[in-house]
Amino acid sequence: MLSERRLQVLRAIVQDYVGTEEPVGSKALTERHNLGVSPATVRNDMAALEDEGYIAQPHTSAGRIPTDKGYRLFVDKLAGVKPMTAPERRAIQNFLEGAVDLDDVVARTVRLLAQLTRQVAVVQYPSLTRSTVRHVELLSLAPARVMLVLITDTGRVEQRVVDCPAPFGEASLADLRARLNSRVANRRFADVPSLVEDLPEAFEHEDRGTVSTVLSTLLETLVEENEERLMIGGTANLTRFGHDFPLTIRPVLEALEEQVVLLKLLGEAKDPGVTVRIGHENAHEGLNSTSVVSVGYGSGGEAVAKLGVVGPTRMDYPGTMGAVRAVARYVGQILAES
Amino acid sequence: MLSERRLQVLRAIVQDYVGTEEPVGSKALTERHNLGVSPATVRNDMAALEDEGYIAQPHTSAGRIPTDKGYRLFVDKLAGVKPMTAPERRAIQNFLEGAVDLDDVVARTVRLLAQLTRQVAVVQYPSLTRSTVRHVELLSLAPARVMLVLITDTGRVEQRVVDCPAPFGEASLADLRARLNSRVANRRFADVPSLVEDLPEAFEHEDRGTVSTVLSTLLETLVEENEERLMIGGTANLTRFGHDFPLTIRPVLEALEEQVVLLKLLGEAKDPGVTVRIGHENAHEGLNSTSVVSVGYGSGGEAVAKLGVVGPTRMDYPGTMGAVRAVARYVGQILAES
DNA sequence: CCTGGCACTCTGCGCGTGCGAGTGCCAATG
DNA sequence: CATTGGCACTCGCACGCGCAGAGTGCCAGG
Repeated sequence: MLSERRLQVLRAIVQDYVGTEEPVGSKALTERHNLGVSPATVRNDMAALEDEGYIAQPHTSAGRIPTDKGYRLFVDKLAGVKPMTAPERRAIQNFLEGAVDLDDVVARTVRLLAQLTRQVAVVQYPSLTRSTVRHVELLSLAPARVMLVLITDTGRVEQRVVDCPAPFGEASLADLRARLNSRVANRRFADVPSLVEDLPEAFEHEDRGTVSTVLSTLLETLVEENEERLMIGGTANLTRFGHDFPLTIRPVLEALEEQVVLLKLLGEAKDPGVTVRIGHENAHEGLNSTSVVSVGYGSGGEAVAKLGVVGPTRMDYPGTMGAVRAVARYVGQILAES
Repeated sequence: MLSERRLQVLRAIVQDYVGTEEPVGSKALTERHNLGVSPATVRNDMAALEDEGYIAQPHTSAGRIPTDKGYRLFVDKLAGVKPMTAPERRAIQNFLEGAVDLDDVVARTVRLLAQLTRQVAVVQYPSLTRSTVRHVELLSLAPARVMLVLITDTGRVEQRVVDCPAPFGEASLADLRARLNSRVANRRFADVPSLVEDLPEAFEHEDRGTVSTVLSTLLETLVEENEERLMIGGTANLTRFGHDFPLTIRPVLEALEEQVVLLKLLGEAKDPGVTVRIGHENAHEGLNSTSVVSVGYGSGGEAVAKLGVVGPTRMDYPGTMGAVRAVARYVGQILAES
């Protein structure tokens, strides 16, 4: 186990490096933080920390920089989450409250996160799976063509056009609409399949095929998790930390465009609180030199989607975690209200 | 007026520079293109072209590179639009046909454009203004709360929650829904205001306030052009031409995040065909070293939105213009079908 | 009007050098 | 035994230099 002072040294190294973006040496450390010991002592501690793999030197005889393992220790033991100040919280709330619809909420959230953290923000649209159905609407586009519109409690709207095997009258359509809504309104998606299972039986034989088709389209829409979309913003911030690693910005941009990758990334974080994945802890190769700070958010107590930021491993973890947590909290509130 | 040969020299310079990304000298020119004259002659022509402002040298005694004015001349007079090959066209069509809804169409279009041109793709969602109404749906969320869902012929769905001044019964709601649809279905947005003007008069006095509120929300939704959204993709391609100008990638990313800027940019192009804006022709400063190739697309004959790409001024104009035009054409087809 | 020749001007690159920051080790000290 | 001051050592980096190469402008001759 590392001594208390060595942990302090590690903390100091992380903080300084995050601030200056330059390898930090023993002398500078003792000057900036009053550790009460001489540079030589710090050097010994640094050697020990390096042996343990918490820090490394870019080249022989240069300052030290934290390794992924070092950041991990820092995040887990040495740093808390820095809460937002009251004015900041008010600003967040004000900014989000101006949103007119779900798209706008997500867009504003992205902008906000990117601005607060000065990093790349990623916000997942509220997922369908844990939501409840607010309403199902059926519209007749043509005799054998129906548009299915699904409205969820998070304000999301999904629509599909269904080609029916046989013409379907207005009366039948109204009947189906009524029956469908009385069964599934305010029900959780997960419960819907069993609730509509026997619906076709209530209809005339000639309409059963169409009813089944509509129902299966509905179920498809419900489970279509890969349809989960997300919005990203603040990519210009990549250039801020890119000047050190101009090479790495490319794969990061590529990874960010692969929505599948990002969704998996966010999905992996099961922790109920703020999750931090540092450097090589990210499965995707392009993100090996970045850290991802994410957290779930939701309209009620339950998380229905994730949001977070992607930045250099050298980031202000306490501040970023605080911002992410605060934004998630307020977005949840906004969603609950609407 | 420039002689025929000088134009050829300019064309050769543009083509070589686009290919090699390096300033091109007189000797290399005569070797790669058989102009039938000696380097010295070409030098004289180059001097003339430089006097006219079509080309410039980065530093004294280096090769020449085209200026914005040079590219302009190239695009206007020297180069045509390079049509896509048949296999390419098939690939485009196949790729777009798999789309399930409007979001998917736009997302696929962005991906496609970015891949084809290896540049940043921008696709504007079909605008509401020129569309027609397919259906208006009203749902009662609470006694004094109505959700308004607007479905357009381009497959776009807009929804708004309306807080009513007074409780509104199911019967009145159904009445309003029916009257509204019979008046506005398949009508152009522009015509809607006058069509619904006198609708409140058909209702009981107590409901008129609510009807008016719903209608004004509908009209708001219709004209809300600033709500126009767009999707971008292929930003990773910025790094390809960024290594020359690592400084310029930042403002470009910033400009791309400002949706307002991009919308204005696309909106400015009034030409019915493919529009090219080169370098400083772009009003936005961050895009001064980029060119924007854009074109309108639409489900019918009319353009309802724009799409295009943003790339370095040093780009393959004929190829890019061909790709943009082809994609726009096929997207239009897909939209018309759905 | 075209062409070959010539002197000139840059940029980029490889190389050697000096400087400075930072390290590791060691012996001395409380 | 942890801490400290001292000291030699190691690199990376910025700087200056010279050189080659590519490209130009200009001029005189066809």
